[in-house]
Amino acid sequence: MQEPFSMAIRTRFAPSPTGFLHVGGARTALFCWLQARKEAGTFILRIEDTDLERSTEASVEAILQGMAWLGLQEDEGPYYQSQRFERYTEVLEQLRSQGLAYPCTCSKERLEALRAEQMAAGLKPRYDGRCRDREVLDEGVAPVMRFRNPTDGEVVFHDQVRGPVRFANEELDDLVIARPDGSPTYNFCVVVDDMDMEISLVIRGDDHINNTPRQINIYHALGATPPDFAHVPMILGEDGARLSKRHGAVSVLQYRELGYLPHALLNYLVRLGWSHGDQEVFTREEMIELFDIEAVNRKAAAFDHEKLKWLNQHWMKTLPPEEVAVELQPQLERLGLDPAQGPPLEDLISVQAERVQTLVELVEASRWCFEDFEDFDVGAAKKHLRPVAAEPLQALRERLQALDDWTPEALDVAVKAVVAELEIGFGKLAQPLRVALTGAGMSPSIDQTLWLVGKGRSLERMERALAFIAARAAQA
RNA sequence: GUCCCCAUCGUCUAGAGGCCUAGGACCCCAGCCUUUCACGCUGGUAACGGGGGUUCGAAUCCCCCUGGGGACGCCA
Repeated sequence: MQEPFSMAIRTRFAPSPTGFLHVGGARTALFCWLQARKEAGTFILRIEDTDLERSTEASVEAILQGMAWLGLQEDEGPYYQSQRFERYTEVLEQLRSQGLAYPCTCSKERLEALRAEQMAAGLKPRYDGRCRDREVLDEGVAPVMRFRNPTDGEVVFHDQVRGPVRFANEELDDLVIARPDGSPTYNFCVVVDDMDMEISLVIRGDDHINNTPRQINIYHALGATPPDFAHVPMILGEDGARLSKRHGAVSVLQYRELGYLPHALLNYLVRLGWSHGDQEVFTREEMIELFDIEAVNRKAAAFDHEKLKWLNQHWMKTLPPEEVAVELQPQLERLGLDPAQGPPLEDLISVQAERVQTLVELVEASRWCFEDFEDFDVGAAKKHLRPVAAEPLQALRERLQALDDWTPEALDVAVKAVVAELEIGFGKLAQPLRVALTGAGMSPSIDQTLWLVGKGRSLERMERALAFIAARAAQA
């Protein structure tokens, strides 16, 4: 429990670099970050790479990149457990000298057999403590170190999302805290680190809830006060099953590639398991102000891409275009278009954002702004590039040629003037023009389309469409 | 198998005994707007898993069942 005079909170996000940063981890990181920001505390990033076998440099990079992309900036770190082995060894010695840890030479085979036996007998598999008080250990076997867990009583703690939690020590066993080569294991390192780094609130996935009583016992053995805990529920796949590689994009960086805005993902994630009345849309500032870890649900939530898309569109429309452009530019390049060959990205975003849900869709719906199209869409050309369209197109082309003020407003006036002059319906000019400019029958409003294509290119493309109509007429 | 947790529309959620003929959002459907595509607007379909209690009264409290999830590593 927090003392009234205690210092500002310190939270940490502690991923293990055995893969990329997935959405579940990202949400945990977000919650840690938000709670720290909200209480003017400190957010710490720690890489849990004690398992040297499975940790990779590439994963560390991916996690750091993911965090950076989301804008979850740490105040301290990143710390690496692999660089703290000396400290763990020191604490290990301390425990051992106090008799709170002991060496164990039980073979993996024996342990496996024991487990199988217990399961068969309808019991919960636990270490039976054979080496706990043994004077003489087996020869020639490098021992692991086990923590001497209390055998009776119970561990009680108040979880900020789960409420009161209690575990009987009888359910626990003497866990391994160091491998035969002396390298420490997770449950031990976490405690030493959280203690040394003075973490005051541990926010993590609820798959760790069962580790908590063991860790609390280690805190006590070390004479330290455990931090507060908050175990947040997991995120499920769209089918309600546990999220895995099978459910499509799981890495945060894959969402970037799919064309999502980091803020849209954050907004989506913050609403998973947490809410503030009926509010769906949150700015960064609102999240910080309104978020409260104690208001988080206890129920696992399924990930819904449709809602993410809706939020993504919302933020593409809402965020300052310059900000969206930062994400759009690399997408254009990645998809083979040269940003220099098209309109200013801010202009493009301002007209296209409401027509697409991702940046990838935005790029695909805007190719005509950056490069000439090969052929007219057959259906659209057949329907709209007919002889009857020649006169309006020609009339507009002449008018536009003389137009210097190439703005949506002026273009709209020009188009309407031609329509009025020829006494035709707006669509009689707009649709053929649309096909002429983009090659297809779908695009933003016609004035905006002209605007984005630009004067030189618009005149060229109208000329091309006129030639197409003429050729077609000659053929008939 | 053992221990722990969870349970409101398809999905995310509001709801902390009467304000609930259960609200919002995404999705879906219909209409309006309209030069295409969209946006927007209006309306609609759709839920308290089941059974027992407690209470004048339960989505809200208790129990059982069912269903889902997690944990049980010399992984984190």
